[in-house]
Amino acid sequence: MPELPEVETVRSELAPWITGATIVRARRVDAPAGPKYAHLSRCEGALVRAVERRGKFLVLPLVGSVGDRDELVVHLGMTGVITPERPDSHVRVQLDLEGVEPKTLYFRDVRRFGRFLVAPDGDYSGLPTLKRMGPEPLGDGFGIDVFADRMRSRAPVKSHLLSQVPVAGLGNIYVDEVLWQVRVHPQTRACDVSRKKLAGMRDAIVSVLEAAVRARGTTLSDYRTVSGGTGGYGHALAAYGRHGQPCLRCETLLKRITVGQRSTHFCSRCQRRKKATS
DNA sequence: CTCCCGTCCTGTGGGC
DNA sequence: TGCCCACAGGACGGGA
Repeated sequence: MPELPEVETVRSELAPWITGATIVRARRVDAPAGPKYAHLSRCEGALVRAVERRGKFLVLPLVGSVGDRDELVVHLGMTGVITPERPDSHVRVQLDLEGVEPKTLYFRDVRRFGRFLVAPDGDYSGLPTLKRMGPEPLGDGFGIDVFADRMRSRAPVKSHLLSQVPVAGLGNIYVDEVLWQVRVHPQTRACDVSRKKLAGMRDAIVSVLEAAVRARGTTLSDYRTVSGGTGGYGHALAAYGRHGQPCLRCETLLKRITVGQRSTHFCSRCQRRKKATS
């Protein structure tokens, strides 16, 4: 569930804590060796130069590591939490730090969907989504021309937005919110959305994510900030989880369907499916 | 290459 | 009341 606003909140709390820290030891705990924890030992002895974010990935550039362009890449998956307080269970990684306080960082991940790995020389070959990721919605480079170009796909608009290719950072919750905002049916083919609608969609992506970042994200169940806090955007949700409740625009009861194996919430009156022509 | 679907994983909660 | 199973979902890889 952590999407851009949740990951950005974690990033902003993590940065002042561990920027400048040296990683003395990186230990896998109750987690199998494998691609999700690849090359973890390479970060031992390295200094954390910054805490950045690409979409839903945290990216920590390292210096003084085996390779000077190594990056520590973290994805919270569904249930990943980074905390200085030792969790009572489901710890996957323990980092021992030097030069900062507190000196220990824990990665807890109940469902094991998360990743915590080192990308040697910043090579994302084992991370295809990161490699193909679209522009940051809250940065420069998310213009309508780039967005429209990246939206050329015959896949349902919802599925395509979830692919991270048109824009970075959207997940199931905020995609439903954006599509409700701009009144686009989630099963419309991405390439069938008009340029005008795409312009509105681009603006809605920015405004929804900005508001959610301000609220420090949405907490549905597991998500917690580094300091243990919860996000406040849940009260602002107009579509996600509101099936059976009245649309905030037209009072029609919202529906829940499945699109691309994902639960999808929308208003069948406001969000009309574009009729196939032929 | 593109698109679709299965898989991973485990706690929760809804239904009987 | 208690048990069981379906569900939640991001990324990835395999198959068509």
